[in-house]
Amino acid sequence: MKNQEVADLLREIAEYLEITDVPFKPRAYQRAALVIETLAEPIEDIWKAGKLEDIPSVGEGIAKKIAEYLEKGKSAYLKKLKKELPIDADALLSVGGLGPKKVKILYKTLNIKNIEDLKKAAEQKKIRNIEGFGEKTENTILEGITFLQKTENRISLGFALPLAESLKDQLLASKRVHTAEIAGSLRRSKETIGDIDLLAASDNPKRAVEAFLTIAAPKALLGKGEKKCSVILTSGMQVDLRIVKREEFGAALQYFTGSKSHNIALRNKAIKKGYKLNEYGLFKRNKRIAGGTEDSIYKKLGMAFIPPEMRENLGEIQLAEKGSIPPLVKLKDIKGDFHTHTIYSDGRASIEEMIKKAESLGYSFIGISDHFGHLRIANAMDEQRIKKQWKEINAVQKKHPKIKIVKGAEVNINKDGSLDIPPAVLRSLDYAIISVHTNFKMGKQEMTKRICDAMEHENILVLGHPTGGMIGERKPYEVDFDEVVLAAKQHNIALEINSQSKRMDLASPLAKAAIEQGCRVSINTDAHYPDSLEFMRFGVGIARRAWAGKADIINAKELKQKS
DNA sequence: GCCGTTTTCGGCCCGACTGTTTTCAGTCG
Ligand SMILES: Nc1nc2c(ncn2[C@H]2C[C@H](O)[C@@H](COP(=O)(O)OP(=O)(O)OP(=O)(O)O)O2)c(=O)[nH]1
Ligand SMILES: [Mg+2]
Ligand SMILES: [Mg+2]
Ligand SMILES: [Zn+2]
Repeated sequence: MKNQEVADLLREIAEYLEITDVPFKPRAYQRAALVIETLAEPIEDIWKAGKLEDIPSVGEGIAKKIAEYLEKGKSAYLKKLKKELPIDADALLSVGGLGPKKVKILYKTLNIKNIEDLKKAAEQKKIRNIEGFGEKTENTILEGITFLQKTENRISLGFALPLAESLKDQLLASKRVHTAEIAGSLRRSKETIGDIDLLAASDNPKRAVEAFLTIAAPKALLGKGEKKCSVILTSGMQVDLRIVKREEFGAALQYFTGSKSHNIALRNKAIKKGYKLNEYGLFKRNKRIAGGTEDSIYKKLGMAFIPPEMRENLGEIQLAEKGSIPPLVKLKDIKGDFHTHTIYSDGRASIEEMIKKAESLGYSFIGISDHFGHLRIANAMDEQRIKKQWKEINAVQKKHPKIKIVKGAEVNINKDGSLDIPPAVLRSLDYAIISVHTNFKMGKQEMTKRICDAMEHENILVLGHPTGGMIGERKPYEVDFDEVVLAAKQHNIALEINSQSKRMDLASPLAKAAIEQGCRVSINTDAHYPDSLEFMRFGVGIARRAWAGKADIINAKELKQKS
């Protein structure tokens, strides 16, 4: 899958165009890049099918560049741009405070081509003498260089959300704000998060900002005013706080939730209707006609309310205009969890501790799916141990009759597509989760065959963490996802949305594609501790981003009697 | 360079904060 590579190419082209003051084209390239990096289908396949121009925001010009890149592995157009402007645009632009205009001036006046040149010039105090620059700009640049490495680090929703909730709670507890909400990609439940965006309503923004700075105790202050404040925490995480009046809260929440492309599309709809939309409200001439709530804005634009998770400009605005936003699955719909571990393999809690937690969540069933087989690193069970586990499950079941405990196992898919479990044991389970834990580095075809062959076995309920990626640690393995979806459908196997913070696998683009193909999904936590069962909300967020309804999710319904 | 239930040409979201400016351009959300 070369989608990210192609998106990076288009972004780089956009950067050079922007620095050379070409109007509008940069945004066209950026829009195309954004769409392509969240596409479920491999761009190579779309190209081979001759369908590049079917991708929204890709037209003749960009399609040609993509085709050339996929064919030859390089782009003559980018090469030409780089020849005309021989600088490391990507690196220079990644310095905070440096944009295309400044980068151009630095190159024209001091021949600054890369970070090294930039650092040297700043240290020699040459930058402050350029017209339009000054001492402060020079210092900002030096500071920007020291913060460089941390910038592109996106972290998992599972790690960022608790942090954001804690900040929000402290802000509310300070009594310096009336209301506070988490906004941005966190509110949209995006699986990876660039920064924490907080919105607050207050009549005294100055005091609210002071309270925020006390709570955040940041290591760097990026900006501070009456309406917003941006900081970097000691952890390196950026936090943006936006403050508005109470009557503006809905409009501000709409703005700050994004996504950016959803906002732009919505604002264009407003323009077409003769209105203006910004973070303070929806305006007709200079009169505010909506803004107290998000709902009021969508309504006045002739749309149904759009759930935050859907706001990615992927057609949700058209659906909202038709009033056909689908009902999305909710956390409350979840009846149980099929993927959990106990001390019988690499979990850290007893069966009963996990069951008690599941009961407290109101579940009607819980599947215990400890590792089975030869997976040493996960302390996988052998036949003797799983039989002992079944006895214990039976005993715990008697003590906890209100929740149904199902006997599962997580089984490794061997390199050759066989399963690391004897057929007799597989048959005697209530269900199996199969997943790849070894030999990630295989060819795409080989991996596809491996997984599809594995799905031929009986008694498989779920394909676990279907892409094998670990956020910030390991890229997904190469696999033909369309084939996996087809095989899953054929064998009535659900694809997993694994809610572990490091995994978030499937992520929403693939989950959405799978559901569109009619494939069913199982949202699981893969909990190794009782409290980890609460990770379910992250998985539900991803499912909502995939436009999943209750009917698409196998654990959003009561257990069927096993046939 | 892309796009279109008023358009195949003429638009392309809108505002806060900063630094360097005597009135605003640049960068960022
Ligand atoms: N209208 C408009 N809104 C924007 C723009 N940039 C950002 N926003 C809004 C929508 C974003 O979701 C929100 C927060 O900005 P962020 O840069 O933090 O983006 P977001 O949180 O969506 O993604 P992230 O995970 O932080 O990279 O602000 C823009 O250029 N125009
Ligand atoms: Mg954000
Ligand atoms: Mg932000
Ligand atoms: Zn597991």
